Amino acid sequence: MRQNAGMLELAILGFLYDAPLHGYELRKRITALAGHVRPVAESTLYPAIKRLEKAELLARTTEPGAVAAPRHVLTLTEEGRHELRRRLTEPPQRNITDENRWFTVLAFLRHLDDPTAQAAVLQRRLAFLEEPASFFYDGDRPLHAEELDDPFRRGILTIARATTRAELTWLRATLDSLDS
Amino acid sequence: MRQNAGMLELAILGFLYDAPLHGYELRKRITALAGHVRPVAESTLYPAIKRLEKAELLARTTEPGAVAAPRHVLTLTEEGRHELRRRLTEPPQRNITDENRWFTVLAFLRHLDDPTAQAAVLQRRLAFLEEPASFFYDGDRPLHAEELDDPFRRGILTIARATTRAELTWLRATLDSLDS
DNA sequence: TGGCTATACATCGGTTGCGAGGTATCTTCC
DNA sequence: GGAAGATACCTCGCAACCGATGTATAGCCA
Repeated sequence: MRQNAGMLELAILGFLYDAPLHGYELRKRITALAGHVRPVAESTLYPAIKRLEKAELLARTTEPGAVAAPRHVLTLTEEGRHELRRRLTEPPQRNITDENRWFTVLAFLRHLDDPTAQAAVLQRRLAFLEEPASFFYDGDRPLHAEELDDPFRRGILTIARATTRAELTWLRATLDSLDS
Repeated sequence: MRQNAGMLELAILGFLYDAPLHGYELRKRITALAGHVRPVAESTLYPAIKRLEKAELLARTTEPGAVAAPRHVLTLTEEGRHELRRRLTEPPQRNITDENRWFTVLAFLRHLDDPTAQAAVLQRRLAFLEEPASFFYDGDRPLHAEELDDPFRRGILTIARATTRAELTWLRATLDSLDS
């Protein structure tokens, strides 16, 4: 199984974990989840479904369409359910560091029923956020917003810092409550 | 010219706008800018450089390496300089809505010397952020963090809201100061 | 009747992205 | 002298992504 699978596959597996859906409905859910930030083209979704079907992570049954054309109802196989849990338990580093991907992980993390496993994933994000990092450097020294003349670059740092702060607060609180 | 060019090309054009650089140095700068979130593989960078060279947006001259192998110093052509300004003036919607891409736009927005053009780009981001949007819906109604049982999904909304708030504050302040 | 919108799925061709691997030079340290 | 690590560039093959386009059904409105 590829290590660096896209977040689209993760979202498909995640939504189908709850209930079987047909592709069109799946697309609406994915669009609601991430569409305003990063839309999903149909020409990306349907091939992704085919990939997962070919890998036997999901199965397809045809039903007469409720409104129009016939639907292909997609159901996760036992292997597919296991694969989602695996991808959530051991996300590739990119799914930890890239906020878009990380949000997709978070959206389905509840499907891991072991709070320890959930906490381990949050810990990886925590470790990433606690690493000192900037977007701009003077040699090796990370620059602070106040040191920049460029108002736009200052904006990047200001926004990133607010995000990091809010997320650290939430992460620590959530880790605490998972602990108990 | 493609409308939906990647942010990698934008970063290359942006860094070279300031000064000619060789590929290896370019890679370090891009890694500093976005690498902790989304690393750049060399196998992505070098082909991207070739694409831009082929499109005559940059030119290459070979210099003996300062430390090791010979360097290919990359310089933007006049067309390349124009193309960067064009991409910054009229970014595709995806570069407005996707935070990773948006940050790349912001990182080089100072290269537009017309404050009105800069403000127009910020306005598009402002309009996007002011649209009511959630990640989760009950029918058409966007759900608030407090309405969710899932602590992880609640986290998504909490973090996103903090980011949006910080960015709105910064956007409005910056638009004000561009106005004067 | 004709046009619009929504439902529902799909392919084609082209671009982008990336892991794995390769080549070569120079410095540093053991 | 030899290995390690940084500098510096590159290709191959595959996977992912996406815009354009196509096919069909059904409801609604003018």
